[in-house]
Amino acid sequence: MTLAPSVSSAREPAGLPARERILRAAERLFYLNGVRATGIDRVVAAAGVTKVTVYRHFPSKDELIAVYLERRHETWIAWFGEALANARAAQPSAARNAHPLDPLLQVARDWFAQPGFRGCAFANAVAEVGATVPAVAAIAARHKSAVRDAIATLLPAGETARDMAWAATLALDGAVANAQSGVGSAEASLQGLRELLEAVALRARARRRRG
Amino acid sequence: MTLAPSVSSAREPAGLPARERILRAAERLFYLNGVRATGIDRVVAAAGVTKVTVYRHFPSKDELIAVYLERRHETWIAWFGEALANARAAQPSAARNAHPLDPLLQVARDWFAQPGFRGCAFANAVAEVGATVPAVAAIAARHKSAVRDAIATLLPAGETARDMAWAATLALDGAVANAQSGVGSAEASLQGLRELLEAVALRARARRRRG
DNA sequence: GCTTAGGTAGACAGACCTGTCTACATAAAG
DNA sequence: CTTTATGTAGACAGGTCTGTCTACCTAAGC
Repeated sequence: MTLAPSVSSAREPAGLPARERILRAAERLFYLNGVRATGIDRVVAAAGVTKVTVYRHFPSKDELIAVYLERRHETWIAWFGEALANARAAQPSAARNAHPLDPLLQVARDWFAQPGFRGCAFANAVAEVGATVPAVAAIAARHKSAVRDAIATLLPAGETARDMAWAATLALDGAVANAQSGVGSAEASLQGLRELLEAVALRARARRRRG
Repeated sequence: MTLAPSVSSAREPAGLPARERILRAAERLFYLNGVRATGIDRVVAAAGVTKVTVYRHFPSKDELIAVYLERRHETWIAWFGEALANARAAQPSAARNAHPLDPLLQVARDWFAQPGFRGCAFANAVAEVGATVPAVAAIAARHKSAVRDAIATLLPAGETARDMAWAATLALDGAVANAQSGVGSAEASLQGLRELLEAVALRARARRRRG
């Protein structure tokens, strides 16, 4: 079995407290190489601390994974919400073909283009550890729900807004998974996502017209 | 780190040749617990052979993983194509609300309900080993392309059929990922998938009408 | 000044990983 | 009958994994 490929062996700056360095190193390595594929020793090396220090701050690796996901959830959702708001603000509302979910497409494009993009951290964690770490499944569910809520802010409040936001969340998930596995597929994923989002938005408009 | 949870320690029947038993055991364990999380020793035990026998048939674990994915791809696509065809044949074509992608929704429902469902084997493998095993990414791409082709058989051949099938593929991926991670989410995933598929189908009909 | 928290270094236990080794058994094919 | 393929059993090497251990250091708070 091929092991430990692109380890990204950078070190966290020494000025920060140890716990923060550990978490930053874990965030980078866990996301890039997977929570299971990344050993504690690698986190130790990247954080520039010792193993004792890690285990003084976190009782187990599972706990470290849980805290990593918690932080990732908060920072990612904050970024996502802001990016959506910015994209919507920049959207020329009079533009032809403008639909309420278009900002989501732009944000997805930005996300996929980020260096070191490797898909959804939560979906990856679930795929890696499955149901063996209950905390992982729990936070993944919470995360997905928060994504839906963020997307819902793009939509006019109404009876079907929740369903539409949920559908858009699934569409995003599919595009993310595809962009992750992909051979030259970032653009293709975005194309498919656009098709889905436009279709959903059009259908919603038709529904509203019918009343 | 919690290890080896639901190992499903059944044994393959002794009547079959060793290579077949190995592959069947690998198929079950790799899918259920992940390709990385499953050690060769576990495959050995489940297949009822010895390690020497495994390594006489497969030069390395990576190779075994590749063959596993190859087989899974073939059997899964065969099942999928047939299930789609059956669902379409059973579809009362005069039914109200019938749209060409509806069989896909039914097949997804069946798939999610299968015992031991744990998402898309290829997406999971990519999430686990990432780019470290190039064969994994390659076959995952091939698989996704085959899924799109199978879905395209539901659609009237036309200019946009390929795009629609691709969009439906992404929608399915999203629903699968969600059903996998999910706390009581199989039904919610299907609901979202239905919303997406209906929207895509409606838009296609509108396009056709416009000519 | 003394205690306590947080840090360092590195060895260690016990487990699991992949892959190889020796040595023997069986059965079909030439 | 002999070769070759395929199987068995189990030890082994060398590595990685999580988590614990001893022993020492430093700086802030009381």
